[in-house]
Amino acid sequence: MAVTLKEVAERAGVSRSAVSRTYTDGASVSPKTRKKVEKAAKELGYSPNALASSLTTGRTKLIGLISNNFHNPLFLEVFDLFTRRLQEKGLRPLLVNLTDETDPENSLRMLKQYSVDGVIVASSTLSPEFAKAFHDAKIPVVHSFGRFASAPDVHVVGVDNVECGRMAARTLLARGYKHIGFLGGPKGATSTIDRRAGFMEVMGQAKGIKVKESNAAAYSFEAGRTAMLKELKGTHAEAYFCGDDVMSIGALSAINSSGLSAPTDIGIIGLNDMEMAKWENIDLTTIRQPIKQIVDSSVELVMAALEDSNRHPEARLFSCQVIERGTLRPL
Amino acid sequence: MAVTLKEVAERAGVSRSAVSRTYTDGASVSPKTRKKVEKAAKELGYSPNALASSLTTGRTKLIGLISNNFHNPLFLEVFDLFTRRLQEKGLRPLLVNLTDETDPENSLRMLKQYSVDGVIVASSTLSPEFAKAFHDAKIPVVHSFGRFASAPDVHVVGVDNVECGRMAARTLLARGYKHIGFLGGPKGATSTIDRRAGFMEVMGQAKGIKVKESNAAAYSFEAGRTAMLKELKGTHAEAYFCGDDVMSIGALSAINSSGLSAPTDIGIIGLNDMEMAKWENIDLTTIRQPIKQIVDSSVELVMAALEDSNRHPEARLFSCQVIERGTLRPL
DNA sequence: ATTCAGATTGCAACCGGTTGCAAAAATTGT
DNA sequence: ACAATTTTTGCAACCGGTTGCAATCTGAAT
Repeated sequence: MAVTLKEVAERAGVSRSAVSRTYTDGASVSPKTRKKVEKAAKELGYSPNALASSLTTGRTKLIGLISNNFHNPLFLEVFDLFTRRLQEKGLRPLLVNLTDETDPENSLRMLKQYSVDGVIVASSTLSPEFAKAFHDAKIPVVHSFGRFASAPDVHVVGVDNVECGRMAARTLLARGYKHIGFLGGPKGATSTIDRRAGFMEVMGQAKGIKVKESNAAAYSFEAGRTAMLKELKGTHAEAYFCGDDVMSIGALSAINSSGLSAPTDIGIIGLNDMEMAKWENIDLTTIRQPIKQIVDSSVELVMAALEDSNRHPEARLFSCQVIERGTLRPL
Repeated sequence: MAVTLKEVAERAGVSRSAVSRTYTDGASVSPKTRKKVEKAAKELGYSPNALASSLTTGRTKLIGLISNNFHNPLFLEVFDLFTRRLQEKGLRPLLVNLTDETDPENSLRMLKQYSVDGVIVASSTLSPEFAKAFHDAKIPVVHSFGRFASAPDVHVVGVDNVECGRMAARTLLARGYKHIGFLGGPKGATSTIDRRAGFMEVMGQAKGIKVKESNAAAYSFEAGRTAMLKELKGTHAEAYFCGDDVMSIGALSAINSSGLSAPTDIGIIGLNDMEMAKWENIDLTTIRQPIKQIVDSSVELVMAALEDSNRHPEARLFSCQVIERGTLRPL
């Protein structure tokens, strides 16, 4: 169907190798033959078959981009950044949606079949074991938004969620709240566990503070709303650290529809600083995760791992920052 | 690096063909050899290289998924649906982000290099010519959310945007609004043009109605907000048909921050019915596009086009439906 | 035991490229 | 003009599979 190397070679009156070399940089071709080849290629509309060449070079430039966060608007930003960055680097994202797949086996098998050069797991809710499965299969892998460990099994790029928890706690304490709630994301997620740990650590050291905690079923609007509605049925705290921004927005919705409002009746601080957080009708105080840096660094790291597949697993952390908006009372 | 056919064949004590046939269905292999092969394969951890096989079969099962809508939350839903559906059908999405790429040439070349079996263009703002470039290159293509035409150049799946415009107009008229605004999406987009046409057609037939119109720069929150702020500076209409939901939310934000509210002071009707539209703190009256059906149908159509590449270009339309929520005054 | 159709198997060529190697051509120095 | 280098070129084997074909095997029927 498509034009092949051979046809171009014939038309240009050169050998197949000559054509091949024209399209591999670093190869030795005289300007004269290169011209001939390029002319013939243009006339025929030839473009080299990347997959065929991957057979011999062992590189497909395909990167598996795996995620299970297809209901969190933050991840649209994440996908945008990843796809652009990968494209800039000449890599192609093969997108894998893990939403209803718990077992790594399937994805592993399929990504092996497509001989991806590497894999980026973009999720804060997938277990570290998931990423490890790729590592064990000798596929370079980076877990973006994954859990920090000082000696990780796989490359990890993200933030120190424990520190984020502390930061949220300090922010709430500094504003004089005395009755404070931790409204976490799904219980099993490492991000939830770590944020809670940091949060409780700081709270434990504070005097005269009452702390309560609960969890939402997912990092989603609905889950955040449901969890907050439940809070509002009992005696609620004065302010909450919510699992993430989309949950926060759900919580805010619950607050408003109960006739209350933030920050007057209840304070909310989220996490992520997704685009929506700064929308005027949301105006969420939150902790910013530097997602662009995380993405760029992940891509850089996966590329480095391609070069040296024995590279020692590395954890890259970026610092977060409180973004003051309108859902906490002022200092 | 990876285990190959040959190694499995040697270990199982059979020919390479036998191994190959074990993994291609419809091929003739005795239960006995199949057993041997499967045993050897399991021991070695073999999985066939899909790309190598694509070389002879001419099918990669790779589908280019092209979009430029990485700032519209609706498209996270769209990507979710597409990736899942494609996976269910054994196809793999190669995601292409067109955000800062206007020229089809580059994407075309790269998708040719990866010999994708077909392409899905998911966008209502890309010009029909874009999709046509693939068609001209003999790559099966479906334009999802594209413009309806009775004799389209390429397969199109979507809604009748002209009818959506009419539907919005009728809805607003039925609620007794007399001064009505069309706050369209980007002027060049076919979706904007068509929705406007239908809208104006109905308005033109109504008596005693004052109509005004303007456009936002993009289907985005910011653009919607900015456009509405501008409206509010002059004499605004009583109700607006906004380009889409995310623009509507931007517009609502502008309305609120001007001390007004919907539907009391201004009515808003959006389009899409994305997940956020039903969030309690948004509660947007809108026109639902059946995106799941559009996605499923697109995948089905691209698969059909794979089978028969001479298939005549077809347009598939799905009907929309007004979803009553709280941003228009009641009937 | 023999025949014969149908199922199974291996050989070898091919898919569209890449690459080590040795021969051929171009360049350099004298 | 000639030898020594350096560059460019084509050959042929290979990457990891598939597939048409002819040979072999199987089992049922005679």
